[in-house]
Amino acid sequence: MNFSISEEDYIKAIYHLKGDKLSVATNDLAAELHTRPASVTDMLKKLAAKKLIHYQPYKGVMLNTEGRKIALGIVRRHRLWEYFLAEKLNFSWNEVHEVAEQLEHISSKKLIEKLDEYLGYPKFDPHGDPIPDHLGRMQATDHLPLTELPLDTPAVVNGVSDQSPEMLELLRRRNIAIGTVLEVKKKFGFDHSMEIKIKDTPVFIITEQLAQNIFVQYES
Amino acid sequence: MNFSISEEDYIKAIYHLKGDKLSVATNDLAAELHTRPASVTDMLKKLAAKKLIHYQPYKGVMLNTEGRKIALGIVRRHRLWEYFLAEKLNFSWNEVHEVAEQLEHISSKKLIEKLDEYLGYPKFDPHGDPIPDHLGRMQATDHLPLTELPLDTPAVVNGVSDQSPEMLELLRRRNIAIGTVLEVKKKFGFDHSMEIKIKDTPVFIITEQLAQNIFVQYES
DNA sequence: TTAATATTTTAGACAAACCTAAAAAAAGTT
DNA sequence: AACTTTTTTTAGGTTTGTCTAAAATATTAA
Repeated sequence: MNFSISEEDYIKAIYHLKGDKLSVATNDLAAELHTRPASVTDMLKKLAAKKLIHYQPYKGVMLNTEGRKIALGIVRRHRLWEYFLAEKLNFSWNEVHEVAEQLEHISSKKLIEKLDEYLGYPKFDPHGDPIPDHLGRMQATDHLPLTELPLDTPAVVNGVSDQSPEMLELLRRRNIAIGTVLEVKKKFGFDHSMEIKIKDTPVFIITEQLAQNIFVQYES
Repeated sequence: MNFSISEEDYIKAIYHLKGDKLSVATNDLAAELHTRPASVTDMLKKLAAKKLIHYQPYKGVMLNTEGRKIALGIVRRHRLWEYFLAEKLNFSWNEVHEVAEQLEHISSKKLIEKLDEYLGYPKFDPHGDPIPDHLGRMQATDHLPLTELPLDTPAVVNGVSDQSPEMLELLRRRNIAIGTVLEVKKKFGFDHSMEIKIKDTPVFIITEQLAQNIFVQYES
């Protein structure tokens, strides 16, 4: 089976919005895809007819096994291309997402397998997100939000949840990237902002909002 | 200006079918694009409205300066991707075309410039066709059809005009590739087939039809 | 130069993916 | 529980790119 770009965009959006919720709301999909709720309903009916989702009117939507398989394929293509763009073409990590959005829709199986081989079967993309292998399996990651890291405990940045150019720009300015080792020196109760220390550089302050979107793991 | 995949396919087809003819016929476009003449007429009106072609009803179509610029951009993307697939991902030259048909529609200017740089600014794709540079300029090639090569004169294969998998398969079987040195030993008047000799291998026969689609240059 | 044939265009439809406005259902509030 | 607000769906349109069938134009042949 082959899917249109729109169908793939919906499947991917359902996959991403699902998280650990029970199901995804029509309105949330509309917001994510910059479209209208009525359009989402139309497409959900189509995807249900193709047996890729479990959909009951007014009750939200979730992927079924087949849909999840498709979603993982799209995610795999997206993240492999991101890796290619960053690693081979020297795109900076805040530029890769947009181009990968287009490349991910190219469906040649052979292309993706050859690309994967060429890249050396990478396990993570430039944002720290795991890349599904050709069977849809991916490395488990323990993503601790920076907000929950105890004080004075060195940890390694291993992911960011939001990939908007604005946020990635902000991280770049603070010299925070995947692999950066940092620790939290102080938390301010008033606005929940926190003081961050990166080795050999002066401390600086980040907002709670930013901290929530940075994931770390303890140094091993 | 940004163009749809369909629009780009039409522009590319007009570019390729034009050759040294005065204009391109509606029927020929329909055949090339696997669509119907009526659909072609519709699209020609649209492209004319966008000022990319010169089109007069019943009189055929040609690209104007702007259209030719767009076409060269598409050809550039196509051939760069072909080069990438063959050179980096180890696709064989008869597999690259189909995938490049999809990749060529990804429009990021930055992607193509970075790719070009990464590949080392190649001048020819795996089929021997010249790759336009970022200004649309390409290396002049003297493409002598094999049918016009004099007897017993060594020459280098520098291109093929038809890129159907069938033909490329045939060439592969005959060990003919870009760069192969060969000479014509004999021409048979009856069916215009010809006897070909590649150094250190036995002579073999090829049809006139195949010979017309193989281009060579004299050894330098 | 008229008739036959081939090519091209027009007219009217259709599917995919979107839209707005209104109706229906669910959730939240008093 | 009844009312209000929010969410979601339905109904009916629009645009893009396609189609078939019929009409118009151009080309070829007698």
